[in-house]
Amino acid sequence: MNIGQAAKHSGLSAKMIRYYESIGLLKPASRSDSGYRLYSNDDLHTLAFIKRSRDLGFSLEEVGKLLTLWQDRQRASSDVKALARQHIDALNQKITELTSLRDTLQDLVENCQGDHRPDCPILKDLESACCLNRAKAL
Amino acid sequence: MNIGQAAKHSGLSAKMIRYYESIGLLKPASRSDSGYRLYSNDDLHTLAFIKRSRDLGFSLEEVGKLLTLWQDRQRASSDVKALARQHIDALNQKITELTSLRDTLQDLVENCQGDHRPDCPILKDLESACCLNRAKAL
DNA sequence: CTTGACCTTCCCATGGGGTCAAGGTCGATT
DNA sequence: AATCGACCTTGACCCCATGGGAAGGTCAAG
Repeated sequence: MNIGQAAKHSGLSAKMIRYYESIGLLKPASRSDSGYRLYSNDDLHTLAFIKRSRDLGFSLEEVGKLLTLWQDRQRASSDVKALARQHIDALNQKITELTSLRDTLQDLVENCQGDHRPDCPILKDLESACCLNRAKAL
Repeated sequence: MNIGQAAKHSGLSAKMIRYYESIGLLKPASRSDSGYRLYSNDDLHTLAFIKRSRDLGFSLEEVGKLLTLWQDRQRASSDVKALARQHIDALNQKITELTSLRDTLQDLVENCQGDHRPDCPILKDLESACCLNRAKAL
């Protein structure tokens, strides 16, 4: 199976598959006589694993670790759990930050009349460097 | 005032100030005889505006629009409000996505024993391309 | 034989910065 | 006057993860 088919089946782009190979996330694919990359069903399985991990928000570095754990029959599930927990923590932090930003903006929007008069509390807030106690999130 | 001082007062880095100038977000600063950038109190005000907008999560492109609106005395506050609303929507979408990912991972972690036996539902889930109905978030 | 779909490698771009290098300028001390 | 350290200048390259596109090779169908 050529890279285009592998891409379709895995949900990754051909570009990404080549990139993953180039950074060592994937072992170099076998090649046809003419130099085309060839993918087996096992390879497809690995590609799907990567796709799924990426969809769950793991970085490529984390995906690499997960792949190693996946391929290691002696892996301790606690390792995987730790990696997942770490990722959950990062997600939670991001969620907290974004929520705080949203709430601040929401406050500002609610105090903005939104008509055609130029008096706008949103700009007023952005303008006032003195009142940074509203949104310390970042 | 030189760029270092301006950076300290605004909370931006000198590097970022130069970058903002290079992409046209800021008007070119005036220069001393020796070529150093010079910043007035008005400039500081603008830098603080940018810092605050970035802290609220606006992209540089959005910051540019906000700056224009800020400097336009005839601006309609509805324009600003629309921009803020749009940003709130984007934040909400991101929050929803991240929350969904976190919940999926949380489920997986809760079903993982985390001991030293290699049987791990997290890897099982990542492995199974057939069961993509768990986390469709991305 | 030609067409068009596919493949290859290579380079460039994104955003929002960080880091480092080579050199110019400044104020203060020796 | 010389020197030192702190500051400034531009420029280049790094990160992540990916998209876009150029220039050229390969393949199967018409």
